[in-house]
Amino acid sequence: MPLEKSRASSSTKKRVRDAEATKLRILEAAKKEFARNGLEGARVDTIALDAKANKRMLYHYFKSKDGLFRTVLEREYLNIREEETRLDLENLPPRTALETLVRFTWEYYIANPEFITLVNSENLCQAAHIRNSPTLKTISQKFVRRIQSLLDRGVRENIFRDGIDAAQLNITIASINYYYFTNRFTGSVIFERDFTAPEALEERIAFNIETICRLVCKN
Amino acid sequence: MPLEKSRASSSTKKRVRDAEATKLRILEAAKKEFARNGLEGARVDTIALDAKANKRMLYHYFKSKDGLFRTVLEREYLNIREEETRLDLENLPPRTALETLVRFTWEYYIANPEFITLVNSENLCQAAHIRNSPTLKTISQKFVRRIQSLLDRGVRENIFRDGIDAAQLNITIASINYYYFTNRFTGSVIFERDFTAPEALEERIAFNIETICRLVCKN
DNA sequence: TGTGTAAGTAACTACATGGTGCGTTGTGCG
DNA sequence: CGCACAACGCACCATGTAGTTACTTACACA
Repeated sequence: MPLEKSRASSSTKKRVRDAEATKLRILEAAKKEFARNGLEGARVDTIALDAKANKRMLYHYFKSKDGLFRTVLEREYLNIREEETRLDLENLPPRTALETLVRFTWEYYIANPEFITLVNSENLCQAAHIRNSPTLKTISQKFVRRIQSLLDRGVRENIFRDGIDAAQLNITIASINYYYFTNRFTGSVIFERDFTAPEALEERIAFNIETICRLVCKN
Repeated sequence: MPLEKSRASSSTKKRVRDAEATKLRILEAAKKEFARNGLEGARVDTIALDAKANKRMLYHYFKSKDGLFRTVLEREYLNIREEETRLDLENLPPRTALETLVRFTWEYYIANPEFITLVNSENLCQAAHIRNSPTLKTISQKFVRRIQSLLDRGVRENIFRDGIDAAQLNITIASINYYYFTNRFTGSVIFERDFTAPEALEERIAFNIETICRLVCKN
């Protein structure tokens, strides 16, 4: 946020003009619109309208539709990694830490359904927006290292199997949770059940925790 | 195909007009275009051009862009289920059958990368095109029943654990394979490896088979 | 209190889009 | 043969699209 300025409390004085607030409103509206309709399906006019901002401001702050998408996506990645960091896996017993991680992923997708659709859009265009993002690479490295050290700790304590690759495990944890949500509409047709019904959700998260524990834990 | 007609061998006489062939060319071009750019990103002009057909024919045969997408998608679902049926899982030992199924799913996604993107598009619009497809429901039921009977057989032979739900297992098998491919672009950035390198593919399919066997098999 | 600068607006443009009206031509069949 | 109909082609339309031009207005700071 290079434009950040020192400024008196916003409650004491009503601001008609507020660059930061406008930017945030645009980003929130963009997140919704991009998530709902995809990158190509999203309409900049809709975003501007929903953000109660002029379309010109959108181009002023983010250069282009793609620039806006890039910013939205990067913020979303930062957000999930940040929340993940707060899990404090380091101070939990390995098996509990693993379960916590799986459950966190699951609950994050429920609480942030936009994340999945945004990532899908980014993959449709072959990661064109984040391909060269050093920020993303840095936080991702940190993330993989954390899981690797959890695995190592579990092996030392003779609870986890040896030789499991942290990246593969991460991918698997993400996949069994992610797929269920991203394909919940075709899934509900194919399997003739409501994927978002509370019982269905309960059953699935239990199944997923079982899957990961059987993969990683001894016995 | 209600317009199917009896007709002499196409090799004996050059046909300038061939409705079936034109339809197929349109469907193939549409599959490519929809898979590459998504439903909203796809251009009907591009499809017509690539199919070497006039745009008018596209609307004549498929009514609308959405009608075309629906047809493409339904054909893709029929195709994967048909190939799956040919696996002859019934006559393999349970564990081999399970591994065969996982490997088939994996290889199908490699050979038919369009399938994944088309399904993603359909989920972006909340399965609007296939929601009321009785064909799809019928073949899906058959598919789930086949897996359930494989599970039952494995339990009877004391090789599989009891109480595993066929739908959950199906979802998990699909997810660990599907996710890897659909998110290979962002994945390659995040994990700093080429997801499509031969060694990476080898490693992943081995990991996936291990995951499923550990989930389903005893010991 | 005046002023430079950044926030904000409205009306526009150039063009691409999905979809059609209507005319032409090849062909299977009586 | 000749005719009815299906396959096909061209030119067009109304609308929606990302992006821009030229302008006004609020506010921080001197």
